[in-house]
Amino acid sequence: MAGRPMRDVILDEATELFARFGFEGTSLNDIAAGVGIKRPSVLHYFPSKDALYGEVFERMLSDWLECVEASMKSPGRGWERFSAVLLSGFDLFCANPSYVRLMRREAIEGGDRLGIDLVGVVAPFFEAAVNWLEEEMVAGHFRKVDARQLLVTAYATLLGYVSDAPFINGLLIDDALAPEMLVARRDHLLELFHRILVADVDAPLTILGA
Amino acid sequence: MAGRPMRDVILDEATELFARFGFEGTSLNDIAAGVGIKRPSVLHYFPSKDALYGEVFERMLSDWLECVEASMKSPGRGWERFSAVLLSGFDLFCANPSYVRLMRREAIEGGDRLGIDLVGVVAPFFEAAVNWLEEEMVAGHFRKVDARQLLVTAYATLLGYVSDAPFINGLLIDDALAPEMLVARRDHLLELFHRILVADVDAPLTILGA
DNA sequence: CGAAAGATCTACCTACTGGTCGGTAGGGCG
DNA sequence: CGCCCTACCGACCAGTAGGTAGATCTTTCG
Repeated sequence: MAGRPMRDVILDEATELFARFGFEGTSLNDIAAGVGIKRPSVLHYFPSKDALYGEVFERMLSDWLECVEASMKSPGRGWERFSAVLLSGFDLFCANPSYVRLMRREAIEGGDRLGIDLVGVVAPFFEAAVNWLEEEMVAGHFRKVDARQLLVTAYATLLGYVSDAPFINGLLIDDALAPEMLVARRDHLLELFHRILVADVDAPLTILGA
Repeated sequence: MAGRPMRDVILDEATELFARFGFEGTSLNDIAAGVGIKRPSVLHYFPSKDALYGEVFERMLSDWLECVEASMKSPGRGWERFSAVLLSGFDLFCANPSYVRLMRREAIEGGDRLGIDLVGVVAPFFEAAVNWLEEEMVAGHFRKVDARQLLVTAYATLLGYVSDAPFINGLLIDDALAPEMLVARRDHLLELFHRILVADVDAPLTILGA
């Protein structure tokens, strides 16, 4: 029962509740009850609710950036590399739906809840991706598109499916986050971006890591 | 100053604040202050905060469904019709960013804040769209795709840009909701779905209503 | 004019929030 | 044994939430 440090247990519970109900919609009592202690004990590990939220958010951000950094180092060119990055992002999001909802809540509100400059952290990666896409386009590996717009689209499609899963559940037949549905979604996204970026209509679709 | 009924003024302010800060993040005092009255006066027009939110949400939903119904009656076939519906949805969302953020918040949380069965309302339209897409595919007007997945993608791309505009602002150069950026986004989405659904790589791209 | 109705306010209530204080149980260690 | 430290909790505090009661003012209508 006491396998992991209480501090981490609290962080996990807080992540889940903040993602589901938002910052204002989650009280320290809720978090405390979720891990079987009382509010003062939560405040024993974290100086304030703001600080707790800050740690939750920073942990999410570092996990996320770590994944992005790793996948951007992946070798290959053109479609091979694009699909690899897309897939690793997709996998990360599927494995951490709480992160996605947390991120989306922050994006909706502008992301300046704490001093965390969300845009400042993400922008370098965004710019690097823009540059790479444009290079690949002039090199003829990709069809020409507005690279920034395309990346915003990729962001929206990747996040949207996971963040809105509770809603999408009702529209699709099965649980949107069930394994087989995730595979279908993944293949669909690959197919879409392949059509968008690669001109050959009948070119074979390479799926990595299947 | 007193041009419109106070009831409607309150509804507008509540829509804006609920969209920006969420249900728990918005107090009746905030709403009252926003329209220059005190809290008891707000409760004079609406029996409770829940009731106020319910009316805000129902008004949004009916506006939205009205637009969808109208645009689904649009004539034409294949790409012509698809792009018309896409554009009318895009225009509605751009004109009502508060609706989009409100909708997205509800989608994140599963949409059962009140008894409103969000999925139940949307599902018929979704199914109709699925059927139409599949018919057009077998008729050869569209390339084959998983129609449900494609619609989810369209939903995510349309909503995402507007709901996350505060965040995207920082990634793009200009204000994401500025007129010229909206035009760019619109054209980008048309281009994308054209590439996805229409096989001819060099086919002319018809833009309606420009 | 006077009664009624509507809109708005101040004052108050209870419930709950984040946060602090003082204390207690228990384990390691001299 | 006494000492200290960590983990935890009950009780309390000030502030704010949603909501109610009652008074005041204005408008409308007979």
